[in-house]
Amino acid sequence: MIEADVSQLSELGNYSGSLSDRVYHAIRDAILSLRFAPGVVIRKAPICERLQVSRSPVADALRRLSEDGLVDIVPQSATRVSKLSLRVIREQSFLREALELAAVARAAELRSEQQLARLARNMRHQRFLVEDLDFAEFYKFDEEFHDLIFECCDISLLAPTVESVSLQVQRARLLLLPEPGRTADTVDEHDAIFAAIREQNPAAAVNAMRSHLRQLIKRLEPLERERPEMFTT
Amino acid sequence: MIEADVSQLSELGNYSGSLSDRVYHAIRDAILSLRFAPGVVIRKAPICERLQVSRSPVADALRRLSEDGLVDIVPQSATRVSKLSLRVIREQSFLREALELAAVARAAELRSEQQLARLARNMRHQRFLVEDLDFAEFYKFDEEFHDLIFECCDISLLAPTVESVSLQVQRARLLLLPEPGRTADTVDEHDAIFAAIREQNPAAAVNAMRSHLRQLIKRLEPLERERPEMFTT
DNA sequence: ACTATCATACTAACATGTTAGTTGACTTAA
DNA sequence: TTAAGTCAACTAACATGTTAGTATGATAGT
Repeated sequence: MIEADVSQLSELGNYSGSLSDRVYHAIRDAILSLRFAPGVVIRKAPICERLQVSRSPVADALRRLSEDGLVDIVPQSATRVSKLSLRVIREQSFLREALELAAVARAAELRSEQQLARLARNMRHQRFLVEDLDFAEFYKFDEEFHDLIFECCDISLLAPTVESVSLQVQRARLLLLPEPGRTADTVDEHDAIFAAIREQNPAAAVNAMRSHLRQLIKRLEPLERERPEMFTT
Repeated sequence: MIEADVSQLSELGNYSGSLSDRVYHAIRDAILSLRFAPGVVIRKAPICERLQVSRSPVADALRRLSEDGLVDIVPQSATRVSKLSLRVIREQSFLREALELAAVARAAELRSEQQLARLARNMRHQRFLVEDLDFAEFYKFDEEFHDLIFECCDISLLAPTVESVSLQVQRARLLLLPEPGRTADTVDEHDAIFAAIREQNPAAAVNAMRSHLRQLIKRLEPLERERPEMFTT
């Protein structure tokens, strides 16, 4: 029955939009970064005090997070940060893989020269940042790489959707980040995907993307044994 | 600036869960069934009066619907039922196709005899209902057919996800229902998919599923010209 | 007649008071 | 000692009052 440490919440000034939006993102970031540990109880009152807002935007934010599957609300009782579930992560990965494979196959067929140029520019940034060991910035370009592939096949509206359905995965990925050399490997995998798109070879693109995405679930499975307190039984 | 006709809302007694949940589903059903037409303005006050609830659960429900993409909220101003967008529908269909093709391929490989039996039973129901012209009931078994395929490859948690991401599609589908003979064709298409799963032939299953799903978008495109007032420009 | 400005009315967003359901501890009886 | 029953404290859910931002329409100035 451990309680979330509200001092881990960022100030609202770091976010934009309505009060509800800002509270939502502040709590969301705390959960996704594991500063709010899986399983801890979230109380509204301390959050209101910490962020200097009333209960309305906080209640609203928590309802939205419960739809994202990041918190579990027990009616009339309590709200807590949801635990990780290998089952959920596996299913979310299945969806993500299905979509990204279909996308990359089409991207390899349809990409324009301009889109290819943007991918090439993104790859240059990636290589640069990995040498610089700037992981936070690298993470942004990793996301952009996948978004650019969506743009190649005209499905950029799905980028936020696939993000919202991969939230559990995102949280789990953080536990794997410290692995040395992983980012360098990631760039190599992206490079293989990029090359296949450049050569307009859909089959190769699919294979490269598949082995890239399967790295995650492969690395994740040993984790349940290492950190059982974070997972549902 | 036409206003939604709140008398089209079902009584809350037809639903279960919290007050917010019930209000959410009542409005959602009205939108998905097109009783709330795309583009009309939704006012909170008449809804509160009609359903005999306060503004809180209504505001909550509308926020959730805006996340589903079924209503557009203009801050401090107005809320209206979102219009259909061929772009959104096309992208949602892309996601759905990617997922269902990956699922059916795996289902054809992995399905147990028991799962096959459940699919067979569902097919028998479908044929029966189509002869009876019971479209509402048929619709349920259509959905169950796809859900059963998800179960074959252990991704049943994704069923609600794919539903929530196909809401625009669902609304559009209603406009196509009156086409004569469509349900009979649907059963034939399902039968082809079922046969491929029975024979454990993934490639055939994928092809059958693809031509099944593409029926929708094919029939939808002429619709934008017929009913332009329902679509965004 | 046309445009710019301002007042008014209306809305969603936010704050806060109230209700009802759940939990867990304490008591009491077997 | 343990099991059941009761009660107090706490929670989310709901109701309602308040604030602030937006749109519309009237009016005044050109």
